[in-house]
Amino acid sequence: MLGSDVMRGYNDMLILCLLCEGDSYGYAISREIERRSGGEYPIKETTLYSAFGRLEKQGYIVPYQGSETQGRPRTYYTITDEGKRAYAAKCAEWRVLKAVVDRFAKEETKNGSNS
Amino acid sequence: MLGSDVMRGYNDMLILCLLCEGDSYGYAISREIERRSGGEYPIKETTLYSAFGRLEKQGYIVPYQGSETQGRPRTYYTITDEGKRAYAAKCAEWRVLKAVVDRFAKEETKNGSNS
DNA sequence: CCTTTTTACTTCGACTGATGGAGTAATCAT
DNA sequence: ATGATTACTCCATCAGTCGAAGTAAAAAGG
Repeated sequence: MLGSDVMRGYNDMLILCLLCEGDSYGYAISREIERRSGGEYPIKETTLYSAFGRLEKQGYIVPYQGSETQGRPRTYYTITDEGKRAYAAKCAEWRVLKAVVDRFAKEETKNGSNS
Repeated sequence: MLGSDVMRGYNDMLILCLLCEGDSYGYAISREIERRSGGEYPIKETTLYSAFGRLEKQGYIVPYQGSETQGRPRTYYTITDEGKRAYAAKCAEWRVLKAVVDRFAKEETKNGSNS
């Protein structure tokens, strides 16, 4: 299970990623993040909705009211071109981060190698 | 250049990693992190020293006064067994994080593929 | 029809860790 | 003696996450 400190800085990327695949709304995104992370990262609702506010303020996503529903009306979000660029930048930064942190991570201990 | 949000949660791991390789002190660790990250992550002094306080409080490292110096006396740190375990746990978490975030990251755009 | 469940989102106050800025302290080079 | 470099400390602030609680609308069930 992933702690929030390590995911911090990537919540925005996860959301933008899913919105690149099509418009969606909070509850569905929350479920999809949990599903796609294999249950390793059940994003908190407050984290998610505060991220929406941030992304909207930055012009990365735009909200609209959905009509169909199975409960309270949904607020859907569309990713903007600027949002797509921000997503690509985040992905590039992620590649750099992986390379850097890997230099400080030891290899996984393998069973059967010795001892 | 890596932002602090993405490194947050890994500062402790970087420090523990370097201390696994031998005792060291703030200034040297700071330089080594910058060097080993290829300049991508120049850790801030305040970030570093506040991390030392955290790690010490958690029993992961213990300080002692060094004798040799080329300036103000150094505070060296030794990693404890508990610190080594914490480092191993952090590395394991890092592997999980990589797998999870990769599921939300698009591939690097390759030149020459088409258009 | 009234209650409960599920869907869906909001608000609030607290906490952690990173930050900029300033300051302190000791040694070394000039 | 003066300044540069090494080495660390303190403080106030900020962003992002979190727990807890609450609101709102539609569906499900008796």
